[in-house]
Amino acid sequence: MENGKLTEKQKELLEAYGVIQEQFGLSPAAARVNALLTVIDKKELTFDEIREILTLSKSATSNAINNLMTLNYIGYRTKLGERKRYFFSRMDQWKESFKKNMTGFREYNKVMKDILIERTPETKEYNTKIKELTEFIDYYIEEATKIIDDWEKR
Amino acid sequence: MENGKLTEKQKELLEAYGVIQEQFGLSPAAARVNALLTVIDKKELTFDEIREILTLSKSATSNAINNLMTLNYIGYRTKLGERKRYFFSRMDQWKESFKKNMTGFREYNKVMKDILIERTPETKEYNTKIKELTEFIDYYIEEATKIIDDWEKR
DNA sequence: ATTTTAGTTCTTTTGGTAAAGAACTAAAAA
DNA sequence: TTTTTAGTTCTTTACCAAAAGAACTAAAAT
Repeated sequence: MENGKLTEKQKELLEAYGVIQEQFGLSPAAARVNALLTVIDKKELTFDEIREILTLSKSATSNAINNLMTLNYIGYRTKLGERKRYFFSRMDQWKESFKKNMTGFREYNKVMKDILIERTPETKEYNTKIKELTEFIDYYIEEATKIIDDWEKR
Repeated sequence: MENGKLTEKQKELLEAYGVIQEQFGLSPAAARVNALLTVIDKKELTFDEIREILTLSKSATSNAINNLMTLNYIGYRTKLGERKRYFFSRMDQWKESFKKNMTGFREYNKVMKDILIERTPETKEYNTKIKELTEFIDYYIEEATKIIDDWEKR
């Protein structure tokens, strides 16, 4: 499969992975670009190859690529004497994703704790549940961070 | 604060928590309803109280409530001789949220593994990275599940 | 029996985002 | 110097989801 075409199976995987990426908040175009770069049997693709395979407009391609670049989901390399950029999916950014996830939890918990502070002491049972939740999240953040660290220095 | 009105601080927390909930995929209205039920100093609120405090239309209120009910984010109780329902935020559904999160990871990994199977063996370095990622996710699912179990039977 | 309550369901409107298309730009090639 | 390449940026269009509003419904109260 050294040409640019995709097999049926690859197309299927491209769509499946694309949908998953959309659920992670990417636009359809960005999701497909990242999926394409993950699925295709090439080290990297140019702007126009991406454009053609996905039949996207130049602007959609450009914006999708730039989004993915800012998120660090993709990168590019250049070739001496060529102006084109060769894009590839960064498979090593998932550490950051997991850490960002933890940040999300932290923010969630900050608000939860503030809510608890403001609540009337009268709704005791309910407050206890909130307290328990914040404690669990603190615990989860700590333990999850540990397991990630353990994996990294394994 | 036994009346229905919110303090400034509560309004602030309502908005802040609402935004977080939106990021978790809820519509603005549903996010605010759940935030309101979390922030307010009452055990529960009726349809019309929610409606009035959030100045939502009946349909928006109805749909938001029903969404939150299906997701099990809120519940309601009834009072003898009354037709109204009294809604409250379920603070005990987070276990399910975490488990759903794991399901998401599992699905992600399923696709990733399929992609790896389909890939040409030529891009060895890249394939190794994918493999590592899937292994990490399997590991993370397992360890995170343990974390949750440990907390539950603590 | 009819009116009110407590919503639900249907239809329309609004608002926002993604993608297309076209115009533009800067560097390199011819 | 003009043309081509490799995109970017701006404007317009298309679509979709959320909310509003209005019509409807079923139970309860009067």
